[in-house]
Amino acid sequence: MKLSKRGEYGVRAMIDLASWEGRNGMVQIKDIAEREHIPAKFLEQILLTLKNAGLLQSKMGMGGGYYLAKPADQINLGHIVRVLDGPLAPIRCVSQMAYDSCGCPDEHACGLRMVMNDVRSAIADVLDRTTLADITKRVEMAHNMPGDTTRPND
Amino acid sequence: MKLSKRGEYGVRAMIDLASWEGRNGMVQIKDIAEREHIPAKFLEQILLTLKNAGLLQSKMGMGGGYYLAKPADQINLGHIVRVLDGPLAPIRCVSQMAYDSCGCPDEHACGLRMVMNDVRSAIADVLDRTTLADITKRVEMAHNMPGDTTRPND
DNA sequence: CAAAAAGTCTATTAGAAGACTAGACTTACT
DNA sequence: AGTAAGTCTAGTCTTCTAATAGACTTTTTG
Repeated sequence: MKLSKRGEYGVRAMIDLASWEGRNGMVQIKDIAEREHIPAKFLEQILLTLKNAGLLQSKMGMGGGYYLAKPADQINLGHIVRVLDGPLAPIRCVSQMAYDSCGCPDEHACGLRMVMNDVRSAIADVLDRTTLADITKRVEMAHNMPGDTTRPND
Repeated sequence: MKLSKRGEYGVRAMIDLASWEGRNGMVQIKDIAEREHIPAKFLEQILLTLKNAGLLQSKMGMGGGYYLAKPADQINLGHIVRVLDGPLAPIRCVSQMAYDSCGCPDEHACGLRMVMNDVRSAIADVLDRTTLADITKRVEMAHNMPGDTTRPND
């Protein structure tokens, strides 16, 4: 149930990009890499993937850089994570993106599949409902008022 | 966001074991392996791990086998998955089992962490609430009444 | 037009993790 | 004793991850 470094870096970078929305919005790879502590060459690949998926746009040459392809409130985390880490489903037989039979005799009566379908829905619910705009808003709120909004659970 | 084969096989095996609760309850590795299409030697390791975690008990020698250490309604999937696949948290900085700083300057105001904490809760909610007894019940119901209770989503 | 500053693209790699496989050993029943 | 179970340790093969390297293209600007 893990997010890869690719996924982690990608989301961090997108959040970073979103925080520059409005005031110019054009940001260079190496600046993101520095701020977010991400290896620049690795980030380069990630942003390119995100661009090819239609989530980012870019401009070459001096004064160029990356920027969000759509307003931050129209980009959700589910999309980003799927592009970088593949399907959200914990098991292929409950994935639409990449369905594959798990080989059990009767999928319709497979207990594992029922639960994993619930898990998939739970994950997608959170990730597909959360936009980059939601996140920047929450981060701002956390800066203004201390008091922990998140705590480790598992 | 994927369940490993270890995790998958382990949960399948536990559901299989749970379905024999009551009527004797003692089941051999090779029988589970056959029914669930799991490589027997691999399953052997998995069941041993589950035993050492206190979820299974076993008896050696003729007529021996494995059986649930507790009633099926007192074993939840979260426990099984954590034993076999580690923490449910998508990222270590929201895990209690295996917390580790992600190195961001201010965890309290980290956007990624906020969302991943929500995801962790969502997953744990499903998995910790679902017991083996719930699953065998659902499987029985699916056998009695056709009509798909699960469908691929992602 | 040349130089510099950006992104683009392809390939390679070291190491870790995942998914088994092998085989010797222990315990318990008949 | 013999056989049918589980126990334990180690090894292997493959795939994936997380990076790194380097050549190439586009755009701006002096």
